Amino acid sequence: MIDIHTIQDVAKRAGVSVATVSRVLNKSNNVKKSTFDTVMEAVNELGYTPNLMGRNLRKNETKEILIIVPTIMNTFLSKVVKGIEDTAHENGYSVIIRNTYEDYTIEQNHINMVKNKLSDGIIMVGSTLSKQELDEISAKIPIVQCSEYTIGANVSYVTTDNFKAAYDAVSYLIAGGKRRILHFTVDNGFSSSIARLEGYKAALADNGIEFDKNLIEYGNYGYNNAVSVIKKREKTDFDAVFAVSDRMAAGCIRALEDRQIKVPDDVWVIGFDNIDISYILRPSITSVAQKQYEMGKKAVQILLEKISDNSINRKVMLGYKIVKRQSTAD
Amino acid sequence: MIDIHTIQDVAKRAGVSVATVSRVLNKSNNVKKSTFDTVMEAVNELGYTPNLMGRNLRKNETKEILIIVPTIMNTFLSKVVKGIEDTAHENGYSVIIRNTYEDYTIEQNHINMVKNKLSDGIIMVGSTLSKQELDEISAKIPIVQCSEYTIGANVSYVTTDNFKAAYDAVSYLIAGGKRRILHFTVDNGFSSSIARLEGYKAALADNGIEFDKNLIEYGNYGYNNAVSVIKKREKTDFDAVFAVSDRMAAGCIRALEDRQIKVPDDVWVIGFDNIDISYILRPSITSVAQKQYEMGKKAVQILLEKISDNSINRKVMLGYKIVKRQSTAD
DNA sequence: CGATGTTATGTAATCGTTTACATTATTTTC
DNA sequence: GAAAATAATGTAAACGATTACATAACATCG
Repeated sequence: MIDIHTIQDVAKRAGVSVATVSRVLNKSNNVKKSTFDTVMEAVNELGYTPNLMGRNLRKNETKEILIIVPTIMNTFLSKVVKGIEDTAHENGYSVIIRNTYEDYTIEQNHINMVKNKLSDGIIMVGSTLSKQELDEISAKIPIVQCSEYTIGANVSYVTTDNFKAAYDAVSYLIAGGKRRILHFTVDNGFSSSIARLEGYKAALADNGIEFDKNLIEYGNYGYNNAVSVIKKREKTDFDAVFAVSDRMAAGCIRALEDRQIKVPDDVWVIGFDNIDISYILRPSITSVAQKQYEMGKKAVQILLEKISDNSINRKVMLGYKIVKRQSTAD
Repeated sequence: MIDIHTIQDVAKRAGVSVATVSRVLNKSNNVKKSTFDTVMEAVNELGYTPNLMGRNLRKNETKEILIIVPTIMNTFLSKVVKGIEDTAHENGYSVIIRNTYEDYTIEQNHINMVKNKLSDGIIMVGSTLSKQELDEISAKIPIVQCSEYTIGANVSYVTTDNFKAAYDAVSYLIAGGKRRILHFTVDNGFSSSIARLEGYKAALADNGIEFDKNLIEYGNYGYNNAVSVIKKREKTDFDAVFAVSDRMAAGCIRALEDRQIKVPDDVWVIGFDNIDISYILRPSITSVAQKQYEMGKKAVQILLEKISDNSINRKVMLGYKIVKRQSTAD
């Protein structure tokens, strides 16, 4: 730590006051060219870099945005994060990421970073908090939900129009002549699951197909779980599957294969998120692609607005695209 | 921001001095039970949480560990990160993650977080910095390299014994009767690539097989790239492949399939990292599994030691395990 | 009961910045 | 060339915590 200097050291070396050094560093206009140069020389010679604890304390801002995610092991997220980072940097903000592993206490701790003045605002992907808690927190600190949001809460969010995406995905299956469409989802109460189920139902209804609750199957988002759920399922009385994740779609295809059912010849399968396995696997998997980069970008824009005025709340739904591959023979 | 309070507010409300509040908050022993209670009551009523900028500035420590990664979109990393987080938390530290996207300037900025007193030390996975730069930085701030390290630099690291792992993987192929083993690697000068190539060569030599430089093929770590590289390769004069990533192994298998070459009947394939696609794909892929969680854990242990005495440097190599699957018919 | 030791609290300096305000240097104006 | 206006710099007070030191309250002891 020998050569970590303070603004005092720079001031002394440049033969000016700390105020002048500060003005130079903050590009204040009222400083003579020659003193500017002297100060910068001292800064460079010492390799001085300001102590942000001091600065942030004084300025009462950190120029940091916190991203809270359940886990970074989520291929879907990486592009969202990139969108957040790029947009944040453009606006002079840094970004830090923290995992919750869906643990309530960990999530609370992360949120406290803003109360503790270590960060100016939060972009949160999924949350274990209740509507009430979220309302309360959002009233106090700038927070934007991303991808998943808490239904009914008075909190800004940006997400995909999951209802419409599901509606289109299922309509596409129906257009392919499918009538018995299994909806493979997760019973977690997430906004996305709920909206997709609704979209599924609406598409059926609009095409005169009666909803059959036996055609709803539940798993978690994982691959192995999907394999075993579909293997265990009593009847294979469906001609298409609409899964809420690509991993689930992949597991489903594997399980069907084991049961001598061919995809897409016998059953069409469509997944969600368009992650890498959807094009790596054979058959490759038709999937609903979300606009992840744009989602991250939008989240930052909303957050920055909230950082300057936290009373503003915005709710944004983004588009999507169905990427057709082998699992639906079109 | 209405009800974000300072220690002053708590002191006033509890009718004591700020020093006493601070003592309560820091569990100093010299405080009467009754005042302790009064203060805590005030803390709770106000929902007070300390301003860490103030605290950190005064204490000159942050209790934060920074993880710098090329990108979080790396399935290999997630378990490393979990290991880091768990161990950090056990020791009263928080963890924040930042991406570099292998951009030199971004990396520099991240490293400055420690100089800027926003973090106490760094765990770095991969780096674009030169040996000299790294030496210089490591002399000043606590830093541990994880997974990849810079050869010859005087910097602590923890990694897998890639030489031995490669040696074992190739020996396993040889034991399966294979003699013409393609080494599918990345020409990036990373410590892992170099060690694995050396291990490959050593295994050949120890089994009396002459090294043939035409059996080295280069790609990047990705899937699509691997497919096209192997498709374009003139000769398929090999009976086994040792790839330095599972994605490369997967791409290789797909390309061979397209050329009517069967895995594992004609060619055995072994990958590295044991990521999810290695068991999701058919044929499933034999892969070298690293001890990621332990790697993260060890990295924190070394880092904490360095935070208290930065002159200590430790270099640790961890074990691994070959997970056998369908791509090598054993 | 007064001296002494111990425990509990308060006062004020400090961490490294920024910035309002005061002051000095320089330029403009007549 | 003096007065007025402007530009450049310095001084010192914040920001919100911790903590060395001073002091007050209480207990112990002969």
